[in-house]
Amino acid sequence: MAKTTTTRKAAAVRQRGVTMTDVAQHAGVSRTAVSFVLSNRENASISEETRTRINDAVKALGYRPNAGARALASQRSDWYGLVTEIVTAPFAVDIIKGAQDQAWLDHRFLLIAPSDQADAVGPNQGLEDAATEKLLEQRVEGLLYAATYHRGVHVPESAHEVPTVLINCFDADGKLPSIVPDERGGGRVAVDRLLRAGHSRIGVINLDPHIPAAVGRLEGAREALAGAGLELDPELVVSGHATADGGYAAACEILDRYPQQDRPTALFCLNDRMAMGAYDAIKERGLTIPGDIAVIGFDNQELIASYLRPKLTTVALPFEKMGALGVQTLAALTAGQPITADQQLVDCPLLERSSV
Amino acid sequence: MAKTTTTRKAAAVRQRGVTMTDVAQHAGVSRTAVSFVLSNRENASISEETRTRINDAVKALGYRPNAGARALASQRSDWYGLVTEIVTAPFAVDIIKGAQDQAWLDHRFLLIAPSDQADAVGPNQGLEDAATEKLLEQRVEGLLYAATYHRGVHVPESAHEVPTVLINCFDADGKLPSIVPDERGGGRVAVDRLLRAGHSRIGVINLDPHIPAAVGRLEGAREALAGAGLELDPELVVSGHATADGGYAAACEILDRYPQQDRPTALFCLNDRMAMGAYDAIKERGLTIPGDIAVIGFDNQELIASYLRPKLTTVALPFEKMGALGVQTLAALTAGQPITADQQLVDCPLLERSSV
DNA sequence: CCGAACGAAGACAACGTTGTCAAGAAGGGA
DNA sequence: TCCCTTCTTGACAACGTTGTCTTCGTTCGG
Repeated sequence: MAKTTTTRKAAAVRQRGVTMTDVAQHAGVSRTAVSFVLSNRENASISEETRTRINDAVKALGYRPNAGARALASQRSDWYGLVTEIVTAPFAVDIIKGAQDQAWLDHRFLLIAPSDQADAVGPNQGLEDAATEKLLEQRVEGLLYAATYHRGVHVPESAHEVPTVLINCFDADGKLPSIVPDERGGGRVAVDRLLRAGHSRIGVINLDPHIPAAVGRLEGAREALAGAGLELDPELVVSGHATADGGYAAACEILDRYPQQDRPTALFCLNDRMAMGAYDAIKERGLTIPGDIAVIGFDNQELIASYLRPKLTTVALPFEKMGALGVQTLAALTAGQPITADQQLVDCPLLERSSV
Repeated sequence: MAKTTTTRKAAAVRQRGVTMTDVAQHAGVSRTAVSFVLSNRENASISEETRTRINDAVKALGYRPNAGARALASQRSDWYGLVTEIVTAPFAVDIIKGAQDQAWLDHRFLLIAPSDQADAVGPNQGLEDAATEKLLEQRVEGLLYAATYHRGVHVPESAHEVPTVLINCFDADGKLPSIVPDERGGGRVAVDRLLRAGHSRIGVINLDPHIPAAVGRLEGAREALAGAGLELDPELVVSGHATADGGYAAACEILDRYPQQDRPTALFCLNDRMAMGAYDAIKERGLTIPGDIAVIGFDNQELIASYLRPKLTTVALPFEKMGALGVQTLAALTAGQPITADQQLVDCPLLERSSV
């Protein structure tokens, strides 16, 4: 044993690594005791004195438990893997923030691995597979997949080996639990707001009509109108590119199509970038916001919404919350709890600013 | 040995873990051979046949090396730690992207840990310390610190235990290598562009004059003007809040102060958000961009710069490049190479759009 | 004064690798 | 036939923990 100790010490000198054995020695107790104290085990009985002696030794030596060794021995890593294209296309960064914060609270580490912006069925999943594989090599206890925009995705085969949760996207094969924004609720809230402000003739600047966001938000708009006994006039729905230019073009089309008295008094833009374009179209025509035309957006892209003049009233995508909820759901899964729902919807809250 | 094998197998059944021993058995070779092949060691001589047999077995069994065990045994984790407030305040996300991509290329993992937005000397470093500590527990081989905006920072004591590189910030104590944007070069490039377009009376909308970005960019502007035999008129430099409102106010002040013939024909806004406000001030006065007044920004905030109408010509902050360079520098350091420079400057390129 | 009950020590096997080494088997050339 | 490569093996000690068990002093209540 004396020999072992010497070897260890030599290693410590070489590598600057303080081990539990060192702590035990310094405190004059057994390794077992140290392990018990450090991992705070319940069934063990350790006197207060020994406990403080050990803690002092830990501080004195600057001991830092080796997470890898702990993982190896205890067969649990406390690591989750997050594979996401968000790093590549940083639109929904707040998902990462939410997940990261929640993981931190739960004393877990998030290993973030990049994936390319894959389309739903695309063959371009090289990076995604590789990322998943790498994460599994690290023995993560669960996986999260996060997308920049709400859509169906295909997840690599190997993801099924551990608990997996999808964030801001859903499993095209319908096998994995997912967290997505409540687009319909968001659309309802937006149009409700306009109705409350007295508008009844509302133009809609639509996204690509096939994506889940467009479908949901439009459906919500319809519901809100129905609640007020109104119907959505298909003529007032114009689709365009999801950019400022697209919004500008669409807004021009709606605004120029009718004589003043028939012109919609409010525009529901299905995203903030398009709202940005709509602003320009409105201002160009000498109209004021919200005096002549009220505008409401969607997405709450801070840089746009709160820097536009007047500041844009919009519906927020609950990225941060979805990230946090994803981690929570994953934690529940890894703890062996059954899934509560296949698809959890998260509220899209209205952010009142000055454009309505 | 037979006994050991049995135990292992039982464990494998329980835990679904395929180990090197399993692979060796399946391929009918020794563990040693498998280890040699998988870690691609040089001094070993393995016949082509054995090699393929082993690789086949790996695939057949779906063997995945256990990264933690490897790290433990080989004393290297292939992990770098990145502690950053960017996750919290996602302005400079591209630093993460650059670092992430580079790390991926180098077959290394980036552990990202959050820190709060700490001021230069603030006492608010609780999270930062904790993050650093956690990362060191994971036995990262080096640390990166990244800030959202260019400034001096204090790094936790324990960061000095491993190679450390600062990105978009610098060590207030001057001990650690750092990667920062070449603000002066950026300022020069911006004003040069305006000079080339024939402007000689240039207004400057300044940031808080004390931060490194303002100092550098202004210095660069001065150099460019000097190159054309001009001087920077201190009267034309107006400082404001680093927001659209601040930019609006500052632009109003400059535009309204002079009669038309003395009015500056170009504005150099030290960031894009202020340029956004300046746009409004200019348009409000019935002036056109770039016809009456040219505008150039700084930061290249995509959402603003490329969605403003006309699109904003601006100078880009090389976030992605800085991130990549940070990882490269760290790789050099961990490989034992000496540091080439205390502070590496990265070019800020001009992005031509339509506002000049 | 005896037997619990408690606090602690010590031993040992795992966890899945890496790394080193001595030694054996097969094959080739002289 | 013998030696010398070229492959390949088996053994063993690390790496730093966790986890389980047995053992052994103390101390305390009865």
